[in-house]
Amino acid sequence: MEDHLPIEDIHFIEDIGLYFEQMGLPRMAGRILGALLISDPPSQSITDLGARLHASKSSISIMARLLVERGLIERVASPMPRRDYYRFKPGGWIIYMRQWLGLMAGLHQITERGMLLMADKPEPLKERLKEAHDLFSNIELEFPPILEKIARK
Amino acid sequence: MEDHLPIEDIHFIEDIGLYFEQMGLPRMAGRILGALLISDPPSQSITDLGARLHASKSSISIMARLLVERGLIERVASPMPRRDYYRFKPGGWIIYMRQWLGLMAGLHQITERGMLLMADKPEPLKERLKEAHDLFSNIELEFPPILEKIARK
DNA sequence: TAGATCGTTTAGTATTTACAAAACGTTGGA
DNA sequence: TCCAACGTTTTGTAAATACTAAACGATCTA
Repeated sequence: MEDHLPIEDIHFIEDIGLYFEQMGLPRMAGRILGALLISDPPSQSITDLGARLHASKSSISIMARLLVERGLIERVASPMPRRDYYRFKPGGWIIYMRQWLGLMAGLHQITERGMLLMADKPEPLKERLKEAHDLFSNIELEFPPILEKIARK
Repeated sequence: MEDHLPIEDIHFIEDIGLYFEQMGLPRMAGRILGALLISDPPSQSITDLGARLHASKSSISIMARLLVERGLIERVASPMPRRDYYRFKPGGWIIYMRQWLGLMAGLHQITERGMLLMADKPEPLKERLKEAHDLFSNIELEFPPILEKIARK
């Protein structure tokens, strides 16, 4: 219904959209998240979000699904019949960060395979991979506990 | 010159390419980095890389520049005249990680602005932003020192 | 000085991607 | 039993992107 937001809200939403774009994700997904971070009430339907963001229901539907997969938003029981409400998911950023740390772990494994390829090469040639391997092994070892510590605060 | 690499090398290179793609970067940039992680000798010219990866010189040239900007590779003095040699940059991954942590810091600032927007709203509505703000503040505080500690190893 | 060999830049192309419009299926209410 | 209101899915399109090919400029060599 409401189709004109305060200009500051629009900027905030768009900034998160741009941020998502920098991260390699669709801007619209970021906009949805931005809207759900400052919405009143916190839970919004697909149609609501479409009106707020001046976007089609289809892209809202698809991008909302993506955000659910990433753990950043969730569906909540609907007060109104036949409406799906989405809201920011408490702890969602933690989940998102965990996923990202998982990506790092993947790099650790790839470099390990690389080291096998270089097994019979002279030592100096192996150092590049060893550097990467050691770094990501340590990241895999040290970062997740820190994240969990922060999460418990 | 050499235009057929061992199949395992190709897989390794392609895996890093795919990894880069997941991170939202061009696959070819990842392939170049992959090649420079297992190349013998470590330093390779644009033309060399083009032949190795069966890619055009233009894309190698452009993607190499991107990797230099990201701090992952560097130009080195050329043994041959009129040739630019690139190699994996020692400590490059650290630089890359630092850049990524900087992105997180950006999110911290955006959520701070969001909190200002919600200043006069009831407390429960502000919690979403506060959660994000606190998390990324803590990440900004705790992660970089850990990274530097790992880097010194 | 001419030619060959680099890397860069520009222009062009093909693929992917984000997004919208429309069609569809479902469910609640009159 | 229709109709209206939703969300989803499908289809289409415009824009962004990755990559190539060709033109260009520079520099070493013969």
